[in-house]
Amino acid sequence: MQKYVKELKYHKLKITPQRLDILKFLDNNRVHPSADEIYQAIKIDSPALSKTTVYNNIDVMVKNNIIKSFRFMDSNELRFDYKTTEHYHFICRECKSIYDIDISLPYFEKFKNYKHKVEEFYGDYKGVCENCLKNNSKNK
Amino acid sequence: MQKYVKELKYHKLKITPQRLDILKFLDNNRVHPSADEIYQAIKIDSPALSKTTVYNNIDVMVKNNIIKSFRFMDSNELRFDYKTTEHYHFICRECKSIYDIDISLPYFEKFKNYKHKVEEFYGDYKGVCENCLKNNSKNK
DNA sequence: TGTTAGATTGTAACTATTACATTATAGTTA
DNA sequence: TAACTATAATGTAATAGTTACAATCTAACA
Ligand SMILES: [Mn+2]
Ligand SMILES: [Mn+2]
Ligand SMILES: [Zn+2]
Ligand SMILES: [Zn+2]
Repeated sequence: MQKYVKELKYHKLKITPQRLDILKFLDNNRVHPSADEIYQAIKIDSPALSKTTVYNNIDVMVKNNIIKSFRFMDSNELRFDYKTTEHYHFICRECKSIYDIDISLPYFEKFKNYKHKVEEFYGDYKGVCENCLKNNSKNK
Repeated sequence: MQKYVKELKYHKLKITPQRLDILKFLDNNRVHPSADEIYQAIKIDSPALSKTTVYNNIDVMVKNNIIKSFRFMDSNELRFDYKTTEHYHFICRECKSIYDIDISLPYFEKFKNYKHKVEEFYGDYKGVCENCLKNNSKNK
């Protein structure tokens, strides 16, 4: 818990139980949950929690680079990640699980002398995950 | 116009004025418009158009691979593209223009023997476009 | 030309998110 | 420790984009 307090203090953000709950939940549940999933999970032990608080804190933490937000190509809801270092995502079209892809790709090298100045890259992959491949022969 | 009729016929879709309008608009305006932008533009000459029709037809055309849909990481609205061949997008953080990036990248080769079966890739780039670089020295 | 499956329309509902006003509290100060 | 104040939490209402639905219409075909 001290880890989260330290992180918030570093960014000059007030330490509130709600913020600690959100950080703890994201850290312990690396499934890239949506705002509502975070809200529903925390509400079990802290029924007074407001969804607005979840949104507010998610915003401020994303702005401070404590957590990361992203969105899948075919989904309309934002998802959140405790991990802020460069990585990509793989979503399984069968079970909808989201996996981290830590392979680094040479995205920017290609654009050294490109007409536009490329600063950021966002990418994600889709397919069938190893579990679904194992359980369902039709995906082979 | 015959081009669009042919395309719709090939997919066994009825030829309606609304469908032809949407296809023609997307073909002649390669700016990756949103559903509402398509609607607003066509409504000028065809005021009876319903937004539901735009959504319905966009859906059916995406499903038939006549047009492509995508979404930018920080936007909540879908955008549409007449071009369905593999390509990526670059969005300018200054003027918000969206450019096609036709450079092919070796995304899938990396995953030949990967634990998950990778089938699709989606990616987009962000930065400052050549026009904004020219017009604004602070971006250099 | 009549028939009908599928398309169009307008309205209402829905989902994710944001705005806003009120109340509460974390962190600071006396 | 008590008081103060800037910031945070809460609940409600508003918004944006999209989808559901029922009534009406029309493209395609016999
Ligand atoms: Mn991740
Ligand atoms: Mn494009
Ligand atoms: Zn799976
Ligand atoms: Zn620009």
